[in-house]
Amino acid sequence: MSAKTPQRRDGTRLTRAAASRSAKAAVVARQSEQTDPVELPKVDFGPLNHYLGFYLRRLYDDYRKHFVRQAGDLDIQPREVGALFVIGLNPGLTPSQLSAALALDGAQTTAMLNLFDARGLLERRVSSIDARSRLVYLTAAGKTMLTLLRKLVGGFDRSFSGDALSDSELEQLIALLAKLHAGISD
Amino acid sequence: MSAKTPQRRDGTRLTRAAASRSAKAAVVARQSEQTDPVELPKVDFGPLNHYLGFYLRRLYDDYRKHFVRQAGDLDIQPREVGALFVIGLNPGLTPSQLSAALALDGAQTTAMLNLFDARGLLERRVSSIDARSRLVYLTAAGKTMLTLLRKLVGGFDRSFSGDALSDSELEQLIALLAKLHAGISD
DNA sequence: TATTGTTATACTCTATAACTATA
DNA sequence: TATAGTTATAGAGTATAACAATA
Repeated sequence: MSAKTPQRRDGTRLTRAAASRSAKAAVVARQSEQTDPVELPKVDFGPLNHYLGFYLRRLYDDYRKHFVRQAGDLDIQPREVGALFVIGLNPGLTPSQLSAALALDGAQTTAMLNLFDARGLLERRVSSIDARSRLVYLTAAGKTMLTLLRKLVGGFDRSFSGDALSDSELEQLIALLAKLHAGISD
Repeated sequence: MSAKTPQRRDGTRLTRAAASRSAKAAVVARQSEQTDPVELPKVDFGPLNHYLGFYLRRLYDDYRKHFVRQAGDLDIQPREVGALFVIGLNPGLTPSQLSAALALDGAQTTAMLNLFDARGLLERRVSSIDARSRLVYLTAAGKTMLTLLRKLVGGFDRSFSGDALSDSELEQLIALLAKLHAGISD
């Protein structure tokens, strides 16, 4: 075999972007020597069926799509809903505290606050205690938006699971997820 | 109230990038008139505590970080592990079938296949039945990688939950997630 | 010197449209 | 005309470093 390695001559790894570019001529235009497996009736997922991570990724992906489809006109992402709730429920919290609460880094938090700010949903005041700090408050428009979200988002969330789970199963699932979330450390 | 709207003069919505740029002068350098809320001891999450989507997002985020930290040297993402398992377990499947199995669009699937191809993990053969189709197979190197992943990934997945859940709780959680995943339609 | 918030940058992920080659 | 695969592009998410103002 030719054993063409994926390493580049300078020894660095191929980046994903570089791979996309360099793979242009990679499809071998050779006929398959063996009988083609006609229409796999069922794809085998093997051990993936027992991996927590597999379901977390697939379900969050489904959830995000469901949410965006439902929210449509509001032009808001799940993450942003969480942030608005936290800001609204904890008036005067700082960007640092918001970062910690939502597990975002400072840069992401700033970007999100800038977005809300540009939409007129919040304002940042300089702390009188520590002038490095900002205190974040919803504006009247922000409070209106939050009220609207409170009315809608619960329904979006509930309609995601639809009738795939019974009420008690859904309750049980959320309890287990909450316990896992609370117990994750590393 | 001045009611400065977030709409631009041309009526289009502010993009996230534009918001970031235009918010430069948005921080009002005004002292807070009220007493600063000293060190919120606990952030209130309100209804978020009962939203499935909140936990799915947070936990998947944690999971991804955990996985990348554990996988480190392998330079591989959770999504890519799933793809390698499916390709290895279903030799000769087409990119279309892979897209459907992993809920990716065609472009994403091609990009991922290009990456694996550049690393020498798989090959694409032209179908002898329909020359538009490609049949995807792991190379020897791909099979070696899959064997390695099979040994490691189960451990990564199990160590994520750590001792936050008992074995039976974890089993129960995975069963509920699987049921939800199977029952999601829209 | 250290911290808060911010900006800048780069890379990954996701979605869409356009292109090719086959059918 | 339609389909399988691919490419190109843009927007959104994520991570890191650098910077200004303040402590």
